[in-house]
Amino acid sequence: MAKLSIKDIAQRCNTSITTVSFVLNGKADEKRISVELKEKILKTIEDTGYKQNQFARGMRTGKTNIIGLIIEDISNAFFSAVARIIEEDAYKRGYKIIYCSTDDNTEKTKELIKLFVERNLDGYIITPPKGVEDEIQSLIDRKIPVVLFDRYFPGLETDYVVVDNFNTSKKAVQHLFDSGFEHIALVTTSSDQNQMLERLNGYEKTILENGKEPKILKIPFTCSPEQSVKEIVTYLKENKEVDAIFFSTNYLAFKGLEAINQLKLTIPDDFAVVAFDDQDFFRIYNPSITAVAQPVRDISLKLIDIILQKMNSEEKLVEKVVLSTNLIVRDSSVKRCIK
Amino acid sequence: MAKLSIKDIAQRCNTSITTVSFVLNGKADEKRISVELKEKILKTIEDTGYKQNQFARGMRTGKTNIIGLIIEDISNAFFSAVARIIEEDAYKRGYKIIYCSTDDNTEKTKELIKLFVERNLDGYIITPPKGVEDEIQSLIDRKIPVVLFDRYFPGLETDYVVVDNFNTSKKAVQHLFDSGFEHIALVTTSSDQNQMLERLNGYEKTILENGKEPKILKIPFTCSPEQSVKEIVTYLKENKEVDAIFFSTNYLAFKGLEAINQLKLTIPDDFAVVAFDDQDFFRIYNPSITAVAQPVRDISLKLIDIILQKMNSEEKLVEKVVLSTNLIVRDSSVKRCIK
DNA sequence: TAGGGATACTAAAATGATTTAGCAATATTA
DNA sequence: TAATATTGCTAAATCATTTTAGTATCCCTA
Repeated sequence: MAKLSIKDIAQRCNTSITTVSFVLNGKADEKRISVELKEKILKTIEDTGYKQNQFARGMRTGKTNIIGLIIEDISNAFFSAVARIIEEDAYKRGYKIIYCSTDDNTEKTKELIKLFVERNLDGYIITPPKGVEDEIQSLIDRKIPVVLFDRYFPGLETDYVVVDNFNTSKKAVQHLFDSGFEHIALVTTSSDQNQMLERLNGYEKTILENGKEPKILKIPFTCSPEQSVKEIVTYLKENKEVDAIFFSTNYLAFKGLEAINQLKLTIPDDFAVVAFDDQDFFRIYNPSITAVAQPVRDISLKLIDIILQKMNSEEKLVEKVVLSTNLIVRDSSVKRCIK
Repeated sequence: MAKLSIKDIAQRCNTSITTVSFVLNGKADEKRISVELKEKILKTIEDTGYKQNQFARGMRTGKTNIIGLIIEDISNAFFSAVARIIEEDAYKRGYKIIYCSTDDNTEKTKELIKLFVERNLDGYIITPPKGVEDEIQSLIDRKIPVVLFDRYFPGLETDYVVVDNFNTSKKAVQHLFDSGFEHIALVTTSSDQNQMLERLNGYEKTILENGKEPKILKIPFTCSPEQSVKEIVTYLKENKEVDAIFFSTNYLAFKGLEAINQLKLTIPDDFAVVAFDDQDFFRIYNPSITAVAQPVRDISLKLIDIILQKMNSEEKLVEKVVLSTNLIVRDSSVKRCIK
């Protein structure tokens, strides 16, 4: 069974390629194709199982129906959860997803964007590392739909979906104060991406509002897992007064728990702990870990909504979405009643 | 700046489209293009930043340089780790990955395969749910490269990469006996996929070899998280003699830990625990959880190797790879010395 | 010096769709 | 009844590439 082309369908129906094409593209009415002929063509397509050749189609229309998902790390629970929902929803609407991880590496990301653009993807969902402003701007200039998430570039007029990092931090840190902890440290990355800065600012503001001194440990993204744990261990040894820690990412919270284990200290007696990004792990851990839950589902659906809307209309309105988070208080941030 | 085509390059070099195409496809020598002309063309391409149009190319060659990754669930730590490595390696070699999750749903998977085939992907890496034998066979018949992983169909002559589930189970269960536990239960899915059956068989064999009775709890994949936990709780209440549990998947181990927490029981005093699939979580948990580590990196690289080799050669040899696993003994499966 | 072979290149077909411009037949209006 | 509008359809250009089947030129040899 050789592959069927539109020509074969036309021949079987004693009509022209043009007419079949019109029917295929839902332009039968607009182009005044008679109902009988339309039905006949549709039936033939159904019977033969004919499928349009996507290359030929893409060649004319320049459309692929593929969205590029360029995220920091597909193996991170937060990003893979988002990827999962985006993928699912995109498929339902007839789009496919090509994905890749940036490792938050600027050069890698630039290359990936170039690679994807060569492939004529229809739209991009990106968690940009720093330094790719020009590439993003160039996409926008070329009228290629883009939406950023998790972070954005304040100087760039782009669509994005983020959470309210500043107030989330405030809420988390204030909760620790309210629970009776006094010397609250922040463990964060040394990244100067805006979401990280906002988490940092929220922390500092709350610390100062409570008349305390900020205590911050920054760990580079490139730091190896072992080294990260070591740094936290060292920091905690050298700052004995610290009685609570706010981790600005889920993976740093992991490292922190390892560090506390290594020190043979306990939560929340020695340290209270709050993490950014909730996940099953934190609920099951002993003690359960207080965390800030990002609205993964809302973020994902909003991303798809925006990108599809941009892909299917000429309108140039820019949508900036800031979602709020949910502090889930668990055992790790509440002082135990010593009986 | 309008988009450049091969025609523009040809004009700038005062040569033909054909010649440029030969140079582009590395056939310059074969087709006896003079070195000077070749250099000139290459330089022009470099200078102008010309890129081949992938549609037109795909239309002629039928090649997309895209591999379809069809896995059970991208948000599962094991699969996302594999996806991460595959993606990374594929990019390095000039291939892109389109992915999707099957949810282990037969109908969904069939649709996905159909969808991908319409897009003319060059190859497929699949964790098949049951019931898609015909679709896989049809890919093979059409000479489309496929490699399965995590599981396979014994009746089908396909390439695959799996771990030695039977002996892994044996090793895990025997370890529990060796550590002094006597009534070892298995918590597994009710799936009859071959990897699950082998894990089950390995368990039963070892139990019988040690002169004991198998105790098995099966939980359907479709069971909700809450319900799963409830089932385990009930089972443990009704089988008081059980002193150790082997979980056949990582997510079941999660449920099991939750169940044990709910029962306010402790590991390993009340139950020893061993899980299938290692992850950070198990190392950090209190107590740390003994787990069987699949060689994620080896699995991923082998998958890419096989699929690329099949994509780039006519040879029909079928590669069946069975990798061994690594039992990582941690606190959850070793009796404490009561001092 | 005719014929063969190597060298360096190219014209044109083919791939499978979309879309513009337009044609023929019929219906409607002035 | 002639002009115009509507209906229903199609020929052919176009998209950017690969690849087949050449051609023209030069060199060598018998």
